[in-house]
Amino acid sequence: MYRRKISNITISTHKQENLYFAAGFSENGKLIRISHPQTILEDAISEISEHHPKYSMSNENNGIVKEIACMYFGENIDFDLTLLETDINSEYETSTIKTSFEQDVILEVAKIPYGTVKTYKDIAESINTHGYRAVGTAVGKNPFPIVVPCHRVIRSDGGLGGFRGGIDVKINLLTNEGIKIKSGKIID
DNA sequence: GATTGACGCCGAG
DNA sequence: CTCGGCGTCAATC
Repeated sequence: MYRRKISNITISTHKQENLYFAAGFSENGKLIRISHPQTILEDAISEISEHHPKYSMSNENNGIVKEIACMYFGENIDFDLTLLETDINSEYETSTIKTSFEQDVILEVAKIPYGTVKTYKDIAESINTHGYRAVGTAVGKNPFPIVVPCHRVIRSDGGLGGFRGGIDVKINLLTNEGIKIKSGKIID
């Protein structure tokens, strides 16, 4: 059904406070994937190269990666979302946004404001489905962690839910935004 | 088909 | 409080 498009990408990195961040950019300059913060540079790069084996390193987009790092540390940056490749019909591979359902979920999560949270159920209702679990699965495929704030999506019972980069990263992100957590639950 | 998810809800202990 | 069972739906085998 789908072919793996082998297009050249570039990877840019940034180090901040002993954490490495990496991001992949397609030939048209759009972001196609962001790594989670890693303590080892190679791990950050691998998160991108696993999905896009044909890559070369470049520093032309280091500034954008730096912005992402700042967002991780709690800065409320008005990131330019048009930089994200979210078009499922693009000639450039996005690798984990392949269906319109996944696209709907990612675009809905992208709207969650800084310092607030929504539940998987909220997201499901916004896109008119009862497939709560399917929403969770799609959120888990978010290729743009931090920028598309999947860390702001929690369970209806106040539980944190999961996070691909490790639950500790989700906790850090939320607390940096001023959200209070006590024994694994969000406090209203 | 059957299974598996970063889920949600309700009811029984 | 925890657990199990069922609802629900997209992706994957």
